[in-house]
Amino acid sequence: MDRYNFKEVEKYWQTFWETNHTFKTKLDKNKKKFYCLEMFPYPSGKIHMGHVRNYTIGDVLARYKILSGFNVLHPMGWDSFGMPAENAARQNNLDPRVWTESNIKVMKKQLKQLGLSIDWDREISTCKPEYYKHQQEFFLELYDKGLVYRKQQYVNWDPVDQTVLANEQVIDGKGWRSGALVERRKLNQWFFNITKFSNELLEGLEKLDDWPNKVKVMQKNWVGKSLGCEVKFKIKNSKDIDEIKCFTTRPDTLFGMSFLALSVDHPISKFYENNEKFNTFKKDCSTTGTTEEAIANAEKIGFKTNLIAINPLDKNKTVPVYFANFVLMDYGLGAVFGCPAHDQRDLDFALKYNLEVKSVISDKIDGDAIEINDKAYAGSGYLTNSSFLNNLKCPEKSILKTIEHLEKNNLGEKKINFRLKDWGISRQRYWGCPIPIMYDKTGKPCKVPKEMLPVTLPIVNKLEATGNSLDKEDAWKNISYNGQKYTRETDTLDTFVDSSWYFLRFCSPHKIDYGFDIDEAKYWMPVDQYIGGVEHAILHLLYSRFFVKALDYKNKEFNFNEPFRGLFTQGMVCHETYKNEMGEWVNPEEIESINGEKVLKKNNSIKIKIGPSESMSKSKKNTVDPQKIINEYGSDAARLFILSDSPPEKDVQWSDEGIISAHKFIQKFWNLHQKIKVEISKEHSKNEEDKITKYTNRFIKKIGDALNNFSYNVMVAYLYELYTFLSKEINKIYTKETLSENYYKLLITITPIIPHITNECLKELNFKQEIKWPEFDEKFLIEEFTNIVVQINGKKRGLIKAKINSNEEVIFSLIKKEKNIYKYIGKNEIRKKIFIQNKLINIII
RNA sequence: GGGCGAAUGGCGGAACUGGUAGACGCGCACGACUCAAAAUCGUGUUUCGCAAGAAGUGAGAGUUCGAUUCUCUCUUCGCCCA
Repeated sequence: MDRYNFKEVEKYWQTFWETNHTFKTKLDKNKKKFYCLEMFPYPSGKIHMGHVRNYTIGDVLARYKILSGFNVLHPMGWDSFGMPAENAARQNNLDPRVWTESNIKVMKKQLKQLGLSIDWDREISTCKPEYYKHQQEFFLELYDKGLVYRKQQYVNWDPVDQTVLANEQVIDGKGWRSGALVERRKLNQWFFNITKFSNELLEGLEKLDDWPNKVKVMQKNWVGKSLGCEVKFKIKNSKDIDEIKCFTTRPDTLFGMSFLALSVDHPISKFYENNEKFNTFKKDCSTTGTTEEAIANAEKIGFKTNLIAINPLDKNKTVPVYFANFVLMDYGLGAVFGCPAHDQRDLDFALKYNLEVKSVISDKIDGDAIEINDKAYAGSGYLTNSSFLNNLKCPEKSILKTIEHLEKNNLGEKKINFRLKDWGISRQRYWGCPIPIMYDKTGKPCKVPKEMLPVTLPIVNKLEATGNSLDKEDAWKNISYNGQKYTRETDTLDTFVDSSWYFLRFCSPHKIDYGFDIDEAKYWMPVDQYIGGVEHAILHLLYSRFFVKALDYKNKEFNFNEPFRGLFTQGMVCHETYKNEMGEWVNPEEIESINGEKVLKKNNSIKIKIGPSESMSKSKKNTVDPQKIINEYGSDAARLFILSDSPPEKDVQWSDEGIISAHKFIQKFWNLHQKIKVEISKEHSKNEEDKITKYTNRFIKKIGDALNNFSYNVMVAYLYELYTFLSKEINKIYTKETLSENYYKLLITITPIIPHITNECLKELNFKQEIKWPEFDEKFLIEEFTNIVVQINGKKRGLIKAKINSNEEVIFSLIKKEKNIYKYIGKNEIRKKIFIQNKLINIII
C-alpha cells in the first residue's frame, strides 16, 4: 500500500482551489449569506501558532456554512500599519513598505498552505493608499458630523523615544521600550467623540446574544455608567469664588466630608498662577502617570489653599480646600469632596494631612458607626451621624434620597457619568494613516480638500532615530492650495482606526469612490461570526462598534447597527517552557527526549528543566514554527491537532506527541480509505445487518451539533470514533450502493476539519455530485433497544436491555429475572419506584 | 479591593434541559510481528481490593429518590477592572 503523500495531495488541492476560484464570493440576494471573519493579522514576518488556531477555527466554520448552502463571505487582509514595521525599518535602515510587503508575501503563502477557504480576490492591506484614502474620507465625514475635534490633553510622554505612549505601553511608570520615566505632557490631539455614543454602546450590548458574556461585562464596565450628582459647595471666604461644583457617586456620605480636593487644572488654579509653591506642586503632579491605576497607587499629595468650603447639608460645618494629585480634570468636574472614612484615596490623604475621619455608616440600624483605622469602609450598611439621612439603607436607598434632597434645595443635581473617555487618535509616528488636515498661516486647522486625497506618506530615506520623521519632511509638510500656504498635520491615525472598518471594506474591496458599497454592506453586514483573541475584547471591538454607529450617524442608511452579530474568542496556544542549567530559556527545537528525560540535542549531558506551560512567546523561546509543522506533518495534521486537544475558547497546549498522533491518524485514515475503495469496487449481493446507514445518519447529526456549538474538540473525538467504527465494519459485507452512499456522506461531513485528504478520497472514488452537507433521517436516531439503568436506593446496580418505550411494569418484570440485580432487593419491601422512560428506574426499599 | 469565570484519572479533556462519571486523544503496561529495535497492529488502563465489593468530579454543608450539573460557605487558580 502506498504511503499517503500529504505534500503532493495538499499542494494539488490548494492549487485546485486557487485556479478554480472555488472560494470566490459573489453577492447573490437569492441566497442566505454568512459572513465569517477572523481578526486579520499584523504582518509581523511569518505566521505563528495563534494564527493557525484562529484561522483553522474560522475555516472549519466557513467550510461548514458553504456546504450547508450559505453564500459565505470569508475574506482576509493585513493590519499593516504600526510600530513593528517602523522599528524594523529604523533598525535595518529600510523602507517600512518593503519590510511589510515582504512579510505579507511570506504570510500569504503560509496561510494558503493551511488550505483556508479564503476569497483572496478581496485581500486588503491597511497601509495601501487605496485603503487609507477612504479612511481619510471617513475622518472628514466624521469631522463634518461634529464627531472629530482637537483639544489639549495630557499624554504619556516618553522623553527618550520622544513619543507618546498608550497607557498599556507604560509599565511601572516607565516606557515599555526605552525604560525611561514617563512624563505627563500636554499636547494638541485629535479625538473621536465616542462618548456621544456611550448610552448606545451600552444598550447595544444587550442585543448581542451571540457574544460571550464575559466580553459584554468587560465592555459594560469599560463604558462605566454611573449615577451620581453634582453638588454645589459655597466658599465662605473669597470674593472671587462663590462656589465650587463637585461630581460624586456617593452624595450620601456628605456628612463624613472633611475636605474638598481640586485638580491642578481646575479653573480656580488661575488664581494661583503666580504662587511659586503651587507651581512647584503642579510640576510634581506631572510625574504621576495618567492611568487610574497609577494615580491610585501614587502617594497622595496636596496643596492647601486658604479657601474654606461649607458643607451643603450642614451650614455650620466647614472644610479646607486642597489641590490634590489624585483628582483629574477629565473625570467629572475636576473636583471631589473627600470622605476619608469611606474612600481609600481620601483616607490616605486625610491621614497624611491630619484631617478629620468621620464614619457615617453602621452595620445595623441605630448602630454605632463602623470604626475606621487605616482602611476605608466602602461596603453597605445604614447611615449614621448623618442627621435626617440616619438609618437609610446604604447605598441602595441613601444615594437617591440625598440627591432628592439636594435637588429640592437647589444644592445640586442628578448626573449620569461615564467612565468612557473620548478616543484620542493622534499618534506622533510615521507608519500610519496621515490625518487629512492642514493648518493655515494662523495655525487654524482646515480639511484637506477631497480632490487632494489621499494624503500619501512621503518616502523617507532614513527614519529618524527618535520622534516623528514626518515632522522633518519639509517638502511634504509645506503645501500651497488656492495660492495660500499651509502646513500638513504630521500626526498619523491610531492603527485601531484602520481596523475599525475593515470588515466593511471586505464587502466591496475594489470600490474606488467610497470605502464600501452601501448595498453590498447591507447584504453582507453584520459579520455573522467574528473570531479572534480575547485581548481585543475591549478596545478594537468597542471602536468598531463606535465606527459603525458614527458612519450611520445622521445618514441612517444602514440596516444593521452593530458590526459583529456573533463573537467567538479563542484561547491561546501554550507550550512547556524549558531552561538550561544557567537558567536561560531554551527553544523546544534544541531539545530531545532520552529515557524520559529532556536533554540538549547538541550535548546530551546537559539536562533541561521543564517549566510550566505558558502562552507561546519569543521572549520565553517556547514557540513552535507552524512552517516546520506543515512541512513535516502536513496542514491537515496541523489543523486536526490544533482543534483536538482543548475546547477552542480555552488555551490549548501544543505537544509533539499530539501533532505526531494527528499525523499518524491522517496516514491511518488513508490506509483505511484504500481498503474501503477496494470493497466499494466489489459486487456484493447480500446485505448483512445494515449498521452503517444508521451510524452515518447519527454521525451527521452529531458532527453538525458539534459544529454549531463550537465543540470542535468533541467533533475531532467523533472523527476518531468514526475511524474505529469503519475499520471494524469494513470487514462485513455491504452492497456497493450502501457502502459508497454512506461513505460519501461521512467523508463530506469531515471535509471542514481535514479538507485535503477528504477531497482526495472523494476524487479517488470518482465522486462527481455536488459536494453538500448531507441530511440525516430522524428515523435512524431512534434505537430499537435501550439500556435502562437500574438503581436501588439511588445506587447503580445494573443495566437492563429493553425495548424502546417499555413501561415500568415491563422493566420491573425484567429486573425480577436478573438475579444479580434482584438480590439487592431481596425480601425488602419496595417503598417507591422512580421511573424515567428509556433511561432509568430507581427502586427505593 | 471589585467583577467574571474555572477546578473531573499520570496529562489534555467528554458528559444534551439533574438520571450509566471518565467519551476521544496523549502517556503507560502487556501481547503480536521482528534476530533485535523502530514503525505497525491488538488488549488493558480512576483509586483501593485476590475477589465480592467500596470510595470517587477542589473542601464542607444543603435541596432531591438521585448532584460533575442547582443553592450556600470556604480554598486555590485564571482573566478583566482598580
